[in-house]
Amino acid sequence: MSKKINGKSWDPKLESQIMQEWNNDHIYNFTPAENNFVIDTPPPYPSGKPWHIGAAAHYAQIDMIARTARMSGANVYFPIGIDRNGLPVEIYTEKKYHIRIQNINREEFLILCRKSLDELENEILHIMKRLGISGDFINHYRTDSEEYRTLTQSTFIELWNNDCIYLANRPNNYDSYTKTTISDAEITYLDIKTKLVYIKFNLTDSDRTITISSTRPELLCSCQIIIVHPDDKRYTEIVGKKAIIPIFNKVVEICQHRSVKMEFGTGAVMVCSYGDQNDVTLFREMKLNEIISIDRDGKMTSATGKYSGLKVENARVQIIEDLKNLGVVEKIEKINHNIPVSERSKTPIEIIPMQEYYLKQKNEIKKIKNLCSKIKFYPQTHKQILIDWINSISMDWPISRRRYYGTEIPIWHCKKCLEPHVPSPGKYYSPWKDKCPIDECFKCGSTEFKGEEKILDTWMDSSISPLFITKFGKNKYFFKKTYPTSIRPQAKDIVRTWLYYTLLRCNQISDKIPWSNAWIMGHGLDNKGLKMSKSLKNAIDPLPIINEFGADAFRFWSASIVNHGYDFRCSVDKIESAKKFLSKLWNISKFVSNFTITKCELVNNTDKWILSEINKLIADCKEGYKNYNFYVPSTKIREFTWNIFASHYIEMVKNRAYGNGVSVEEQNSAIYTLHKSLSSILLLLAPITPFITDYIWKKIYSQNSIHTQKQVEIENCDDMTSLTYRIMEFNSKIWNAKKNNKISLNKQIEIAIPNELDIFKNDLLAMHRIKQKRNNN
RNA sequence: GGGCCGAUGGUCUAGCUGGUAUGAUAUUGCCUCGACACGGCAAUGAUCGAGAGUUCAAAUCUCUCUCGGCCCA
Repeated sequence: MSKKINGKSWDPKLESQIMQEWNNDHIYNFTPAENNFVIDTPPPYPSGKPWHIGAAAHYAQIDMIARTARMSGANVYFPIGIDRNGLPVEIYTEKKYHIRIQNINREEFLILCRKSLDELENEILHIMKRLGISGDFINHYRTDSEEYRTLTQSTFIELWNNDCIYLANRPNNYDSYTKTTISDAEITYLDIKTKLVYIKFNLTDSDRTITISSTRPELLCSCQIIIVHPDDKRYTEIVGKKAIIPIFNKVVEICQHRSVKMEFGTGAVMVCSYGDQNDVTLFREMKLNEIISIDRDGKMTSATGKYSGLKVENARVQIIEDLKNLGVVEKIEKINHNIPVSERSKTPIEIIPMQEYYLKQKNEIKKIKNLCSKIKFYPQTHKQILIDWINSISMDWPISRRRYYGTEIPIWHCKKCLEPHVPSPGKYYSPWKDKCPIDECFKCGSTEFKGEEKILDTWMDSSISPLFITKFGKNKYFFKKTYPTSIRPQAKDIVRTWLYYTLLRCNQISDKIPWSNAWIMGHGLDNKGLKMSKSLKNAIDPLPIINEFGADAFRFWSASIVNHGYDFRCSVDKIESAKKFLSKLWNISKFVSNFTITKCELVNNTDKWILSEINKLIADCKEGYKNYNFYVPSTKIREFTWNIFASHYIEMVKNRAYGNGVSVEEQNSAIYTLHKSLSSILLLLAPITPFITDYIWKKIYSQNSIHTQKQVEIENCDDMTSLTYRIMEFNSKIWNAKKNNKISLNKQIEIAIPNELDIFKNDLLAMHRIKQKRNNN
């Protein structure tokens, strides 16, 4: 008898050594064969430090999917990628190097972005490896690589040629100071003192008037409709009537809309193109014709007549004067108004239409809905997020951005007739600096071109990850074997973006769904229940925690903290308790490893009982693994291992395993069952805690890694699980009795064994040192 | 403004095809019993957000409301 497991508890320091063994043995390598299982791993976005603890937990669980599939006999392809395009890294880089995108050479800026990305990427990859992720780190991809961006451009060119992409003027947030469109993320709000002007409009067919209140009277000429709240009794009678706009003498209708705040001003609002985002929504919703009154320099357009060329502020002063002279200004109130301004220049945002590229999606909605019905969601309920989103799509997807760090739009415009030209696919193009590969304009014959300066929305890149990882357009055999992929694991909050766009794009290109399963995880919350984010500064760095408690403790915590699909709170206490369970498992293994494995007949009922409990555990875990819901196996295993196997079974068979006063057959039966139980627990736990299970497995059972094993299956045996509660109850009764009578646990006690537990009599007698009393029942 | 999700012992969670509740953690007490004090045994602690309804019976189904979170605009 020699101890195979030493040390008081599980030491996370062993993890790096185990990882080294996995690397040396290449146990996670992939070459396409049959029975492939392809994971469309989400490429994380390195936008700042630290990488969220929630994201780390997310990847830990994706790895559990890979390991579950591997142990079920699948040939697993688990690519690792990093998403590196887009706005967040530009903002990060500007802050880090104290530069502004307008004041720096485009080429230099791109180099600095790349440098920032490399540093952030290293941190993420380090954490992923440290977590024991069994993905392909050697061939890890980047969405800003020439290869990836070439694929993005090729798909753009194909879609452009198929008339799926077009150029159009649509309203955008615009900062007239820095002269750029900006995203909603770059808008802040300032409380500014402004004038709320009450303007009287005459009605066309009655003597009544309607008074609207507005902070933007200079947009009067762009007014296309007046709205009031449906519940507002003051206006019920005139809804549907027409009003005349002062100065411009144009007729507009009075309508009802729920977005009006009745208590603000007069409760009657003019809808103009465009005063704010609500105007944009209303114009789209009601299909109104836009009249643009402000240009890109922040001056009034010719549509405003006599105000043309004036700056917005001056036009406002002037028009108020004119309205006063007409006698239609009822009053002017000074109010504090929360207005959207550019985060950088603090200039009030104007919403003006600009030319952008759009990808058609409205005409595909029916088709996408149909595809959606072919995808199985885990959990099922989250499918609703996608369905709701698809139902709410009201416009095509604007895919161009006036930024630098992204895939360049492969278009050259003819300088003479402005006709756009796309090059042939398969090469990477930077039109803002490259010479146009097309000799002459096919429309007017001119030979002069201007390269497009805009870049593509990041989602244009990330939405083709299933095509990229399966080597679409590069390796026909590989693509055929691996596409469509098996599963898309991702977080809940990007169902509307990443999941939807991938479905749309991959289907446009491949005419197939990119995956048949979508696995949706909740996101990490702080201990107050708020989503972790950089702006709230509540993100926890996972690395110190992983280093302290170990990757397995972190992984077990992630699996057992909350049911799959729900948001989870991050607290160090819980990770610590996961670590305690691993120590329990360690000590159980240490005990079991005292005994040399035997193969023998099961001659004892206690052994038969625990094996039927093991069967139940296997069935429960299997159900959880089938749904990639790791909450189920992790909590079931912990519950069984700690509260049934260790507390009751081991205590019951200890004496027999040591061979105290029993036959060799009886002893061997116990030893066999201890090992059978432990090895089952290890196998069941392997996808969740790969380090400790592999370590113990190799110490006791095999030289081959546990991660090359097949998962355990249920074996035929009598179901004795109905006795479990009786056993636990009886043991508890004796522990209580000894305690109440102040008898030490290893002292004798006189007590009757209930009839139904008679089949376990010998083990129970030895366990509690029972001096048998006649059974009264 | 629209949508989705949640609300269960101090804290966190399970249960939600109906029969008064799972486990963890915290707190308290006792304990070296040949794996484990990162342990063992036990104790305390929830009328399951509020209200109404369906039912013999509701945390679980229906409706209304309140609060919180997330996504979109």
